[in-house]
Amino acid sequence: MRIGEVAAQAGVSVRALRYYEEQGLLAAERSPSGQRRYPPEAVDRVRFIQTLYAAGLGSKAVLRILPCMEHGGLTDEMHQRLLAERARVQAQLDELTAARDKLDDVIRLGEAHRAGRVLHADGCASAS
Amino acid sequence: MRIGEVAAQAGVSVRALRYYEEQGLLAAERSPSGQRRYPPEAVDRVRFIQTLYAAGLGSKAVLRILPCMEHGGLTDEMHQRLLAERARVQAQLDELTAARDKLDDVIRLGEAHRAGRVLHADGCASAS
DNA sequence: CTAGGACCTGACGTTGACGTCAGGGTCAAG
DNA sequence: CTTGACCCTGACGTCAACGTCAGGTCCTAG
Repeated sequence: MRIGEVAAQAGVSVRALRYYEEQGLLAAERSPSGQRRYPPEAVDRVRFIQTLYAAGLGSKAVLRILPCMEHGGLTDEMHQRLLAERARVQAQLDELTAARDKLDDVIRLGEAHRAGRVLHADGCASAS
Repeated sequence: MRIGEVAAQAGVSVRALRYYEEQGLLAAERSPSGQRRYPPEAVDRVRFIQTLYAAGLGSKAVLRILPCMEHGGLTDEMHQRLLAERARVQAQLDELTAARDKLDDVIRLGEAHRAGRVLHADGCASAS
């Protein structure tokens, strides 16, 4: 596949794919004329990269994790890294959940207020 | 309170507080000599700002949400914004959860492999 | 009165994940 | 053979949330 096709199927920009290559995340064969040629699995790989990026991992972290996908075998070090990254993701999840709950509090308070300005709970951090 | 005290109690840098003021997120009185004076509630406000930032909201989004905390009253527009931001946070949560689960898959596959290289499941996106 | 912390205002530096523009090959179709 | 879509390599631009440095002020303790 050529770069435009991969980009389209993976839902990213062509620039992003070249950037991934630059970062060592995505290798590509070259046609005699110098154009990149990707195997079909590249699409899945790109999607996975996107998932990791979406999880807040930097390209170095992704770079450290990707080799784990290549084959089934994990070194001790890889295993540790995976666990560490998982912990990071989980921590982010916790923070996000807390934020969502806080937003819910604000929303509920607002709705209660509109419904008849009756409830005056303590969910809102510090009322004057 | 002076800026250093607020920063210490809220666990952020002095620079961050000045930045928040610059962005209109955190107002401050001024002493005659020009030094910022904060009311005690500022600490909570800063913590809330941090929570929203941690939730991946940009400063403009935070700026749109903060007025909702001031009083109990929400305009229709504020309510809509809150719901929209909540949706965004929830979407991020879903992505993060997916990422974590994928990491778990990789970890589990690796552990199984090490335990006796028996299982060869399909969780690993495209094995060569 | 003097030392040294804490504070002030600019203003430039940083990092990540690309966007975008310039200038120029490549390739299948008509 | 030429057009137009696609590709290439630099290389600079961007945006957010601050970090950091420079040069100067304030203020409290000894």
